[in-house]
Amino acid sequence: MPDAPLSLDPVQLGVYFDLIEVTSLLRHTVEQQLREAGDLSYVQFQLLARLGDSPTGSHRMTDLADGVVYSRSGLTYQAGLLEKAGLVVRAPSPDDERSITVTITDAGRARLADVLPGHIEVVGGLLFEPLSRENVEALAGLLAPVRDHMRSTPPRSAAPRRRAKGE
Amino acid sequence: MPDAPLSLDPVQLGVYFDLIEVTSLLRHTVEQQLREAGDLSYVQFQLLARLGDSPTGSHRMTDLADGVVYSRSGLTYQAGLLEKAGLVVRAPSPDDERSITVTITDAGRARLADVLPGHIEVVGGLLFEPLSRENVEALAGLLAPVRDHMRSTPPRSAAPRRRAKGE
DNA sequence: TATTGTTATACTCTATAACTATA
DNA sequence: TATAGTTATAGAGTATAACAATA
Repeated sequence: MPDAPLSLDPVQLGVYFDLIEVTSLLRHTVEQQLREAGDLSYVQFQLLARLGDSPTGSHRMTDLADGVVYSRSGLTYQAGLLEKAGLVVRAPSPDDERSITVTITDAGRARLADVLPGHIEVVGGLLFEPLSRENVEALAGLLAPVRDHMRSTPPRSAAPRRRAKGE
Repeated sequence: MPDAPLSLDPVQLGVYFDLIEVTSLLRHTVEQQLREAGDLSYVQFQLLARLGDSPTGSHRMTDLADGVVYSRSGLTYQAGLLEKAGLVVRAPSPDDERSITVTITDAGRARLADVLPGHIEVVGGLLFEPLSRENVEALAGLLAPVRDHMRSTPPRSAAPRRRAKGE
């Protein structure tokens, strides 16, 4: 049961540090670009992008929350901002009266279009410039299993202990 | 001059998305662990870890800021919190009277020791569990050039345009 | 004049808990 | 009873600009 390694070897440590450093820089740069080009936070961009990708341009609040935001109220807050800005619309779902369907507006798609070229430019120039096509494919092959593993791992790993009474 | 690609191919897009998803999940989980195990934010942990790694247990404020925090005032804020908690000490530098030397205390090292096992456990279980030794080495080889490239790339890539007048 | 660091301030974001309404 | 979403609220973090002090 090698579920909880007691240490990381130097190579693992290096990978972990590099991963954090690289994504921090990337994210920070991308956030600036999104803010300047379209007055969007990264989370807002992610939400818009998800809606824009959907065939219907819509998603339920709950579906949007998964993976983008970690609390319901956080999503309500962000959806409220997007709606106030006219980039999305919220309406009760037809089938389930409890649900809210969020739909991207034309203005939302336009904003996305405003922001995307610069976004691609930053990601391409910062992340992919030093990588060959083979490198990118290798990276894809390495990240996919990690991603799948994390998706299938409940957040329990965060708090393995301290779980005796009412929590 | 392939400096600003106009698009990302599907594999690149997948890598980018997976990278964001994986590190978001990892960071979120690690942040919970650090908060629960030692009442530390991730930034605070990074600062403590840097100081702990230093032979002298010290760094100048400016050196600490590089890579961990993106504004001077942010570092002052975090250093203030750490000092208030007794985990670091700030003192004027001997050589340069403008500089402040931050030093980790015994309590700081103890806090680090409190937190590290769980930290390693989370990172190992979440990031490295699905990766073989060869995988990790391959990943290291792919991330290193990206890291170096980002380090050597001034943040200019964030705002390529809009730079006519006084900004 | 440039650099180091602090302060004041304002703002964004996030999370918890209590609440409403529907399934 | 469980699920979907909102609200109120409080707290953590960040950044900008003005500032003081030293190089």
